[in-house]
Amino acid sequence: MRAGLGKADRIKKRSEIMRIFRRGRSASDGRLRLIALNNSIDRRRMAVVVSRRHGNAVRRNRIKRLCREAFRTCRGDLPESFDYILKPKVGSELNIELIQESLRNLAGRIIKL
RNA sequence: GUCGGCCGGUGGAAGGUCGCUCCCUGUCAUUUCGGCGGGGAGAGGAAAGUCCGAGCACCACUGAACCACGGUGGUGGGUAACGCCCACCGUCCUGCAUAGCCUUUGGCGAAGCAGGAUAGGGAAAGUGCCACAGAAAAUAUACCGCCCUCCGAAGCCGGAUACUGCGUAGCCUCCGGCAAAGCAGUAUGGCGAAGGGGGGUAAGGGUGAAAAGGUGCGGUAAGAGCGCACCGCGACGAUGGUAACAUCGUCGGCUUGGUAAACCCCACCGGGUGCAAGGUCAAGCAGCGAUUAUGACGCGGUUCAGGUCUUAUGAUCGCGGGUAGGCCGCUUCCGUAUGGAGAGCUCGUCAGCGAUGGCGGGUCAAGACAGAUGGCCUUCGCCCCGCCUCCGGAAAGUCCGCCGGGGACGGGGAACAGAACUCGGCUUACAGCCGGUCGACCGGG
RNA sequence: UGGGGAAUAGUGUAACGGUAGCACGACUGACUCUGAAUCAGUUAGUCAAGGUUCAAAUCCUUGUUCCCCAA
Repeated sequence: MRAGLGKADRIKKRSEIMRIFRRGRSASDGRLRLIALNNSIDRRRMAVVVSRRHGNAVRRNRIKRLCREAFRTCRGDLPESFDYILKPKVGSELNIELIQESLRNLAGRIIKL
């Protein structure tokens, strides 16, 4: 499964995101906080939340792109039928490999709960 | 050549692969959404700040004007418009620098030249403020000072008179007395330091950011635009210029300091809110109406059936407003189309000092909505560092080394910053490179 | 995204354009055997840059940071 990350794979509605924040389970490490919730469709959907404290618009866009790319490339390793929200922490070093590693670890911890 | 200021330009390029958003299109499925393919397009000079000006939308008022509030402010032009831009004018600053002046290794410096800054209407319409210091901070005043005049203790002066004292020539009656001269004092008189009264003056004094036109000569009791010359100011006139304004001449003697980014006055401009504007479709809940079913109260003498009115509940249908949510606005517009329109972009040309405009050709160019334009890699170009090497120069017996230029290898770096309704500006941020201009320093001819 | 407001010692707040105060705090000293309280003294500030003005915390312009409103 090497397909892309289209509109159907992203969480678009505000109400859905608020539901995930309220009901979802979360886990975090030094650089990332992951919130996940079971959904009823056979997809792994995702969203990225980047606060203003990360910097100006260029820096925030850069973080979102890195997170999306990391999610796209390691999506097969994550549990199916879940919605994920990625929330990077302020001031942490980010690149693709680090985000992928954090994603795998945090998803495993969430599933064990 | 180096460094710095200002202005303008540029804001890496090509490719591979995996992805993202939109448009067109083929096919599959299909009420839609969509899956798999093909083609095309996809961030900036500031997209930023949201400081101005517009378009567009809704609301309010429906003429104009006035009032209130806010904004702008030299002149002319450009523009759809502007608080923007261009040119010019005035003022100020810096540098150079001539005439000239001075206390002459030097300093000051009118005119002039070059560069830069400029929110720059009105201060004789009115009000306010100008701390401290200072006599006085704005209808001038009069502290010190200068001058005139009056009084004036001490003192000085001169001569006349009067008186008193001393006093000598001389006279007598020579103990003694008288006494012209002369001397001294007092009174009347004059001058008059200190001080006081009245007046003139604003040259000088210290203070302050700022001191009542400036400098010089004359003038005067002392002074003063009191008079004169030059400069400054104001009024009038002439000339040049579209105008701001400039130059010249005549007159006024000159009374009016600064502050309007203090209130204010004058002229001009402005209705308000903003795409989360606004429009449209519309679940659910609530409401209303119709039909129908059931129940209850009442009605026509009683009972039953039926009818009717009111009411409750359920079902179905419909209605308007409209929440969640979707769509449009929204990617240049109109039109089926040839095409037309557009403050659109771009190239050329013409007009203009320039901003800009005319004409002609080409072109239509991102459109997301938890928010696309990205990840990894390769090559080239740019900059810096290290090392190796080549050429030239100075020097030298030679090498190392020094200066300038070129090449190869390795390592590192590349700013500020991301469209969100759309335009025109302004402001702010910005590595490196290129060009222009100005200044300082160094080197060569 | 659009609109509105604020910034003064470490903290909370005052101040006509004319010497930046007040309270709490911190520090030092005195008092005490020691501490607290009290007394005396010290410290430290106008968000940044530029302009207007003789003079700016105050007026004007630009920027920075923070807060509030509208979903």
